[in-house]
Amino acid sequence: MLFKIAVDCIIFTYDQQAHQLQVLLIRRENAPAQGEWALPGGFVDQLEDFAVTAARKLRQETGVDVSYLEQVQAYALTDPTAGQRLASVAYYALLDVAHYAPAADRTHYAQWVDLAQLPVLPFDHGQKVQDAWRRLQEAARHRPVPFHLLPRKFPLNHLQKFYEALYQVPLDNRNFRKWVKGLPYVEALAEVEQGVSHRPSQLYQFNTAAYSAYEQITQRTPY
Amino acid sequence: MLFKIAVDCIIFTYDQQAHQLQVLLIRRENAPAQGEWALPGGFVDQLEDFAVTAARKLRQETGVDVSYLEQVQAYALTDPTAGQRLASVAYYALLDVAHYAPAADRTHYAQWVDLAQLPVLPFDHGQKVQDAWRRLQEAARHRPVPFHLLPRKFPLNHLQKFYEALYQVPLDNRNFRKWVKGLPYVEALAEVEQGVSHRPSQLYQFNTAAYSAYEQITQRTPY
DNA sequence: TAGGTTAACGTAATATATACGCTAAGTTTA
DNA sequence: TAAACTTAGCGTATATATTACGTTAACCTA
Repeated sequence: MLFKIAVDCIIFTYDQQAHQLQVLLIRRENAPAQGEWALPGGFVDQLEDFAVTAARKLRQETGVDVSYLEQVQAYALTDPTAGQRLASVAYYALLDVAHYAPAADRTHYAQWVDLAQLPVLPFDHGQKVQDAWRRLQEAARHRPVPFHLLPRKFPLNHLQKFYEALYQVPLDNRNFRKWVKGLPYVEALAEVEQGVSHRPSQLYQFNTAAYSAYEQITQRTPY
Repeated sequence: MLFKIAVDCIIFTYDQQAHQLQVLLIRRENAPAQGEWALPGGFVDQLEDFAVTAARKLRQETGVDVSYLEQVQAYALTDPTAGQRLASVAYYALLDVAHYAPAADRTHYAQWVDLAQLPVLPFDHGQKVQDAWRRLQEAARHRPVPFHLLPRKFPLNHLQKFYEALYQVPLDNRNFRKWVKGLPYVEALAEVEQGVSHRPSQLYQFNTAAYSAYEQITQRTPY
């Protein structure tokens, strides 16, 4: 039994204005579900790892390389409308919103949509977004996820807002600050925010080398 | 481009005598890699969810239902020897060793093998076992994994040995005991071990209802 | 200058994790 | 039958993380 295999991509970004995680949706040009908003992707048409296919599709769609790409899982389409056997592999990716925005004249075809206000998506795309989000939440406990979605230099407040959006919980700013200060890979800069209408905050940045060192000593016990 | 899709199954069990996690390997009957030890599985030949396919293959292989089945991930075979396009989806499962042991006359075809002493496996099966193990370790932090692999009634010592095998670290028996006592879903019984050549231990069992209640209040914060 | 807003520092209480001493209750062996 | 051995099981002290919340400082706007 033979299958066509599609890759579906959940591309996350973080909107600093709205303090919201967003997902890139495109309007489908072909049937089925023609004209509806759905996840970008396409059929696997090269002999290569699925991750490579996903990265290629994303580059074609956005024109830039995503900075983080992980598989969510594979899905069998149990109800294929055509006689065609279909399977799909979902990937989630991170893309700094500053690096890609749909062209103004293309907002009808590609758009960032708030995770909290997703429309109903065709096929199992809704499920895939939820699964990907869950995976992203887990990944962020072990990996430097936020730094892919924030500008290189950022105030602690922005980092906190990001976590609040990711986990959908309010965080205490004093405890959050304390926690971050304990992370050796987030380093303070001798710079402050510009052009804000309140006391400007000190800026911080991610230190890759310090992270690598830290990662190795983070071996959790079973309980 | 069309693909054949295989499911590969990593079936874990726990050997109480050896204090070792084990994986079920079968001897391949067909080429490629004919005669070598490899993961059980087979091609997807029905229009159904991959998990259903995996469960079915496992039932055929072992004659029993596994108690836990989760997808690891999908893999593209980047180097298919035949012109055939191949993809595979790996699943890991848990099976109490007491419920299934290869028949004595079939040990040449199916065998439990210690995780710590796996032979070199063909294709990417070695990688898949490692990935599955990692996933199992993660799952055990959030789900009642050990209780699928231990007898219904067990002494705390056996539970500790299981965790030591899963994470490959020694644990302090006093602290471990304290930790378990804090888990509302592991309940003490009014029974003790039989036939051991030392002081018999009190027996414990998993309480499903208590676990469900506990699970809901276990909402971890971001940090 | 007053009021609003966020930054930034701090303290106390609680919970969790880690290290390790010790006694108890069985079995085995001499 | 007593001594030696093995694992069960209890407890205490210390360090580390988490949580709650009070307070002042710095900058903006009106």
